[in-house]
Amino acid sequence: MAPSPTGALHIGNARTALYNYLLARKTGGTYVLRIEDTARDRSRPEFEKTIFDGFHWLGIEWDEGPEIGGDFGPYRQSERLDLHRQWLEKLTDSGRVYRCFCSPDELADERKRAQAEKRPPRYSGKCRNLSKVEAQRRLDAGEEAAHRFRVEPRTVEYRDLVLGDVREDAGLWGDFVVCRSNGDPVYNFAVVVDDHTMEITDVVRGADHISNTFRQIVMYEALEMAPPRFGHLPLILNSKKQKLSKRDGTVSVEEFLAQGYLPEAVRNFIALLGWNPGDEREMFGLEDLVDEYSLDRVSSANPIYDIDKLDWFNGVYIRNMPVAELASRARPFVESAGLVVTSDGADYFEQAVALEQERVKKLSDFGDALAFFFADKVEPDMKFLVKKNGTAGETADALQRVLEVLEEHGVSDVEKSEELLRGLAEVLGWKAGELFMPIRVGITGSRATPPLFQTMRVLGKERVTKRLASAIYLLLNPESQTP
RNA sequence: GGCGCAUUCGUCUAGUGGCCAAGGACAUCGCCCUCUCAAGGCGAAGAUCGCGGGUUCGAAUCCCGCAUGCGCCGCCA
Repeated sequence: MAPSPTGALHIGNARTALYNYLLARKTGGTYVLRIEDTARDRSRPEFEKTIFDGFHWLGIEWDEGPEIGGDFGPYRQSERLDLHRQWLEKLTDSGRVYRCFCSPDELADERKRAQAEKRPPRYSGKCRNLSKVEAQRRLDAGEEAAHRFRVEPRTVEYRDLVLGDVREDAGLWGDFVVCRSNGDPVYNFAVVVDDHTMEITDVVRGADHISNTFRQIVMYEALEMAPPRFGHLPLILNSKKQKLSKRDGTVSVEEFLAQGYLPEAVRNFIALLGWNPGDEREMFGLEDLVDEYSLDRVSSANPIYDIDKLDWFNGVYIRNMPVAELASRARPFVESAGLVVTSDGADYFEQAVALEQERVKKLSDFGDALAFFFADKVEPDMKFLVKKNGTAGETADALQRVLEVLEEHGVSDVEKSEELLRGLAEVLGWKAGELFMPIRVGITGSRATPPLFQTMRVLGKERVTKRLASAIYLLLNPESQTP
């Protein structure tokens, strides 16, 4: 895997990394991470960290690479320049590479003109036939020159691990730059040298690299190297069928983490984006994926990224998680929502989490879901506090009787509470729900909550009775709420 | 403009010539359960398999053309 540290780790890179990882584990191979940082102007060390963190979060670990080393280092492309130059020399000696004195401006103009005239924008070959003597003379005169690879017309073909047999006509390319005039190798050339010298056997990357691959194959041959196997994964698209970008909502691993997605859910989701096991199973842990994964079951069409399915996966993983673990994972989200969880309130917190567990899709949902458990007081909406088709006065009377019952019997026995209050509803001649809703709204401020009596038990007698009392007061003095 | 790759329900997909008048999952809708919300159960709707030609007794599956989408065509990666 060879990411560029030029931005956040987005879902496409993550998927590529995961597929690489799975392939390596499945085949008993070595998973190598190399940082592709030859774009000096865009590469930033801080992005490296973001990317590493993202991989670690997803459980994607590498056998060789930055942070851990290995026998084929260094693992940053920018630290391998000597090697690149060494192999460049070989190309120069064999005449496959020549110096090109065309300035970037000149080339840009040429390209623009070609585009305008609807011609393929390719290098004219202006410097192609400059003699070595002439080239040296200009170099000595202080002119800058890039190295260009001399392309001979032919058909290049290879068997792609995902796409099958593919081919391209090299006669259409034009000579391409392998080394900038400042001496830095260009990515496409550096990759060839690095993959070879690092003994890479399998390269799996995004489909946007397909045309690079053809050029790389030609370079491998010119350098008398055996190319690795290549596989290209179709690009993930947004709902408008365009290449996914930052503006398409939650697309980076950082954001997934921040929004309360679980790494196991994200992993499961992206694993199934373009791959399937051949049967109808959908839930896959990392180990299962390693067992089942194969590149030839990767689809060759572009998948569209749809977050609904990820939400569903996330909910499933949340529901299946032991409460204690869920509570500790949810905690940072609850705290950042401004709720204070004291250490002696850990048990209370866990019980509250347990009640919301099957109602929550993301860890960040706990902020809202748990708010009423931690609020000093709740602010019921009069509209829902009053009994349906009833009056504030009669609701207040009813809640007063509820309060008396609970004062006497407490709230710790869920079944007992239910039995008593159902009895009360009957005495009042109300349907159970007609009584329960005002209670619910009164003690939680919400119409959607976990089952009422379990909620009361967790809240405890003190909170419940206090909130009921204020609800009654509110019913009798509706003007008191008007802010 | 050239070249490459792709095209099955809204989305992810199963499907490799007869088992497909196309199966599963998410989303949607309905019913059940039920003190609300979820979860769960059951069910519905949803794809003339991009279009047009061929090959074949038979095609979503093979071939050709077209259309559309995506990618690449940088001294970016």
